[in-house]
Amino acid sequence: MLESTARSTEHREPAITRRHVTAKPIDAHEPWMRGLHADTGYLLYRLGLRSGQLFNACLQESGLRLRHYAVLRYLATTDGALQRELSTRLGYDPSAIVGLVDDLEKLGFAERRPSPDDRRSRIVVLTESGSDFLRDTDEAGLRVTGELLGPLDPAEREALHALLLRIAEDGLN
Amino acid sequence: MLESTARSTEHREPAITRRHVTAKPIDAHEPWMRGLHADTGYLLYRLGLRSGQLFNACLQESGLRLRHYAVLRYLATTDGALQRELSTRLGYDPSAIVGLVDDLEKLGFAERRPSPDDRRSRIVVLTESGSDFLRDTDEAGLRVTGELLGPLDPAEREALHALLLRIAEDGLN
DNA sequence: AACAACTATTGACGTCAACAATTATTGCTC
DNA sequence: GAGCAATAATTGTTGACGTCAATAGTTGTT
Repeated sequence: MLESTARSTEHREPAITRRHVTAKPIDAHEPWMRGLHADTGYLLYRLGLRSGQLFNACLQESGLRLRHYAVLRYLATTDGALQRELSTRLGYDPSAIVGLVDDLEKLGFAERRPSPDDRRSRIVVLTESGSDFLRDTDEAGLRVTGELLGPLDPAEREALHALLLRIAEDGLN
Repeated sequence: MLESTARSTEHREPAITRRHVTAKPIDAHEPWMRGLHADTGYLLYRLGLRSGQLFNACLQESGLRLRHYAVLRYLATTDGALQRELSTRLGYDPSAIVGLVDDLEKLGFAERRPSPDDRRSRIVVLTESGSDFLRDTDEAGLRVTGELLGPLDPAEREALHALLLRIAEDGLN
């Protein structure tokens, strides 16, 4: 149990009991929301789920899912990547990459090419139609994001994006 | 994700022989990262996954997961809720609520009580030990959030939280 | 030549979320 | 007041997903 709450001394915070989160200038309009979404981490989790669902729903008509889209976008940035690279960079298991690239190849969006210097590796490249698809769905992606970030004005969206990017810099990937 | 540092079996010796692997620290300002995380929705998705994993890892020792924690926190705010209410408010399927409340009941953190006015409904209430557990894990949750939001200073965290809350208000939930 | 490490791949196992179907109960309606 | 749609909780199923183990082919080392 957590009774021994891992009292590991964190390098920050002078360990004064300020657990009951001090003044919250956040105006949660509904009472239950204050309690539920008081924690930013949990908020991120919930919003991430919702965002993923929206994206998946948007990609559904094309037969792909968010993970395929991630692979495509990565390929678009590097123009040729080893599967191992996709695995480490995107955070998916190598076995997952196999299926994803299979699907993309089946749709003609990507190709596996033999590596000239190492016959173990396969270089995955984005095809023309894959690039077209990416361009087409980019608009849909923006639409989804717009829907998600509905109540925010452009400046706020920019600020949010910057903040999230700062976090992503740190630990993600 | 993130290779997960195979902590299960010891026979996986960490070989440090790097070949042409680009194992340098990832910087969000690299072009591929810009391409990948250019979309706020996708960024939210990735960060949400990471946040959920951190929370789950933190709760793991207590046998609970993030969803259980969400139920507990909601119960703490309303002091008695129908399962249907938990479903709609937390966004989980009614069938999921069943298992979650089962687990919480098994641990003594919550109780199902018959509703006096509607024999179909069950009122789920937080028990004393459930309340204690919440108080104990609150600190751990803040620690996780702190870790997640590492590169942000307090003002920025506050701003991020406010922005996310605005989004959460809007959509489902 | 023998051996360790690496890449891609397959398969097994457990988890989790979304959907359909079932049971018990309620409220409406004719 | 008997039938009937709607609702609350539950069960079962299916598909996606992550993790791990194992294998075949390949590379570099000694």
